Amino acid sequence: MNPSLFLRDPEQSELGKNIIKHSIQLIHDNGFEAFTFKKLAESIGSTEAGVYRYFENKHKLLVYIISWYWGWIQFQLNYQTNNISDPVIKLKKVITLLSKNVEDDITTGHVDEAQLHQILISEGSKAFLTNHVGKDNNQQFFQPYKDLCNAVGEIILECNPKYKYPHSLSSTIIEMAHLQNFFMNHLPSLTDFSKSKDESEIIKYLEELVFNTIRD
Amino acid sequence: MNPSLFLRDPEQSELGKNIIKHSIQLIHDNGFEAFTFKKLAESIGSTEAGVYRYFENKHKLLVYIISWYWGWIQFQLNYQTNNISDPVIKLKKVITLLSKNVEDDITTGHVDEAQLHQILISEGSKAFLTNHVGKDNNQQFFQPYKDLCNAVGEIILECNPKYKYPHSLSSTIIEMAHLQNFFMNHLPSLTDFSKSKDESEIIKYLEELVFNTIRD
DNA sequence: TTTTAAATAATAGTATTACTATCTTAAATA
DNA sequence: TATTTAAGATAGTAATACTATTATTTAAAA
Repeated sequence: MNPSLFLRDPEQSELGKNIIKHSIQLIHDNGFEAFTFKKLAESIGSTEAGVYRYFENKHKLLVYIISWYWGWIQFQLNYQTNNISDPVIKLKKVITLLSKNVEDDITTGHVDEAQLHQILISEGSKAFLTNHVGKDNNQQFFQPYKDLCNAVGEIILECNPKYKYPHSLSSTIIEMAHLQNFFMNHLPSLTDFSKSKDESEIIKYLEELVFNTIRD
Repeated sequence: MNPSLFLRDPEQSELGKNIIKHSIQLIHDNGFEAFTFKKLAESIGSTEAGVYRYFENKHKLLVYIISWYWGWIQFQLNYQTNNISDPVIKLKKVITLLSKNVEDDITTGHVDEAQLHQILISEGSKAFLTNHVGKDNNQQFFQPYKDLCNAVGEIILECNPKYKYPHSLSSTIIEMAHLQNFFMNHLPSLTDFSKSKDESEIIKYLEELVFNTIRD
């Protein structure tokens, strides 16, 4: 994790882990706009000043948990594709990994990945859609996202080395896996999945989109 | 315009038009987070209470100007495609209309469409990425966006009546036209257009994506 | 074991934000 | 001319996003 995201490493103390755990819970339940350090402190049983010792502001906390999520996805990606040689199967795995609703990974005690996935769908783009995106980017706040995008771009090039837009297609897959999920559940007429409300429909849509565009 | 978006119709008075004009300017210059009714009132030379007589809160004002934009785009779309019979050319026009940076339309005195287009790129998704998206949708706040999505979906079906995901592809085009533009300018490694920083590259990318996926 | 340093809790305070309320004046309308 | 309506001026409140200070606990170093 990028140390400029925090003042004190939340992984290194109980209070820190509680901050992460309850942040995820509260942002998941009420959205990022309604989330405040005061409510967070109350939920933990600590104080506002206590939270500020770990994170400068709530935006950096959001970027932190989002970076954590992309790091975890990157790990899942490496793990699930590491023994696969066929890049087409690899790319299908990627699409599924990004689109499917996640189950909580019990090996990470203080992080609920299922809730994190929901946060990414609803709040993920707020991490970079700010006036200070340039400064944040200079401080490498989005490195895990960019690494993932590069990794997926590599797989796309393995499928078709001549394809001209591997990074754009990669960011399209990542963003659309989330946005079509959001639309399906909240603005269904912007999708074709309103009846089933099933992520496997999103996977089919994205697979068709991706493999038709990268074939020769 | 949906009258539940405002308390008093801003089109019907000088103050109202000034609210719209200066909102667009301020949101464009400083982003939606930094935008407050107090700053807006100061910029107009009116008072905070004066602005509140037109809009309940800044979120509804954002949804208002975004709806205005989609209405204007819909008009441009109808105007530009009305005498074209070939749906493929129509769809190309749509992709260009959505992707190309807009010039100010002087016929609309108090609205700077070029700035509005930039606002859509950076702030557009914040209109619906909220906890109250369901309530807002029940009040038809997103109707102009949904109408546009439907219209584009119709053109997609004209190109290929058997294509299974016209609405999802339509929302993908609309969102990606904006997001790839944002990435190109602020997080270039998420795209393949970082060198040219030219929207016509985005158009080529989207055309390839769209026409490869809808062909039989 | 004692000293010392670091982390946390408790409390207070500030500027700004997002409103609501009221009162007066100016202008349009009946 | 009387009356409604919009706008301006001013005040006030609860919540937010912080900063600062002090006291207390905990843990590491001497």
